[in-house]
Amino acid sequence: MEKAEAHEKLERYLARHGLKQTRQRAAILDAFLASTGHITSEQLYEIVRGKQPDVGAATVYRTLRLLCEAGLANSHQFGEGVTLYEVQGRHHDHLICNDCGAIIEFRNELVEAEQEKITAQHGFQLTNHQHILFGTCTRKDCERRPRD
Amino acid sequence: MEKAEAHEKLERYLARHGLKQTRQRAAILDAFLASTGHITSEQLYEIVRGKQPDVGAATVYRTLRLLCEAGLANSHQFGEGVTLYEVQGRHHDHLICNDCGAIIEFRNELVEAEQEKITAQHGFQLTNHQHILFGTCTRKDCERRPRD
DNA sequence: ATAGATGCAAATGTTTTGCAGGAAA
DNA sequence: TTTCCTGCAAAACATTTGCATCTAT
Repeated sequence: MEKAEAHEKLERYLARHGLKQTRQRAAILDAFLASTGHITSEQLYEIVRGKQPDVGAATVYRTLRLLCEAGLANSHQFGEGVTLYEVQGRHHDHLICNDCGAIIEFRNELVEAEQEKITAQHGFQLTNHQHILFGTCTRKDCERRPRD
Repeated sequence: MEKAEAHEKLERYLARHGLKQTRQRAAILDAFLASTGHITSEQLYEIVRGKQPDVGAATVYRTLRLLCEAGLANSHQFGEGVTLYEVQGRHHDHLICNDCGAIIEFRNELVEAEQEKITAQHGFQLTNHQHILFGTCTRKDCERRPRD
């Protein structure tokens, strides 16, 4: 997603919902778009803070949720008690190593298509999904925990 | 998974790791096996407490993590800040309604097979996965939030 | 002028941990 | 009799919320 395009999309969402454009929201969106892969609220807060020291952590949390509602971000819970966000439109699924924690991204059209069928069968309309495969990787330098 | 089989499996795991069998672990496993669908630590704690009022919440948290490591349980984070557990071997994936929160279970062999291929392609050995489809259901009584 | 947004600090909710006493090996 | 477990309370942690103040509209 283009930077300008994203800002326009947010603008439209704000207008449609009677919300306001603010310096903070623009700055947070900018920093978010500049991120690659996954980012937490905390991490994004640190980055934004570098440019605008007066921004509060709560605003970053609030804005990231707003971005999800506006369709600009997606959130994931990989099971460590933290919420990870990624830019919408850079869709892919995840393959995670149980031992070293490496996260590999993949995209499989066959599965994507099947998901549509499954949801339709249950009378649902698919909006988004989360598909995570956990396994053990075979990299030599994998920081593996002793296996059982 | 049979009750006896599960207890044996736990026993083996404990022995192999130099851990001990305790009254609490047995009681928690029993209560867990008797559950259907998904359960939180908190909920399981309430149940166990009914039979053994002296069991602490921390022990339930600790034991549930142990059961996951022993391959008797699986954990999920559906995004509400709580960890849900389910009995391993009753495997299925999930379809969740964004509006009413309904959780529907499904199982699709085509997807299951494809997962093996994907992991193999990346030099991984698949151990488990999490596959959640989010959408809007069409039940008339769906407690829907006002749609945009 | 008014509805919303912000920053701060306090509150929340779940899960983890330190520790002293208790139980299994 | 040593090692591991337990319950309790306190701590940790990410996230949310109340509120007085500011800002976009």
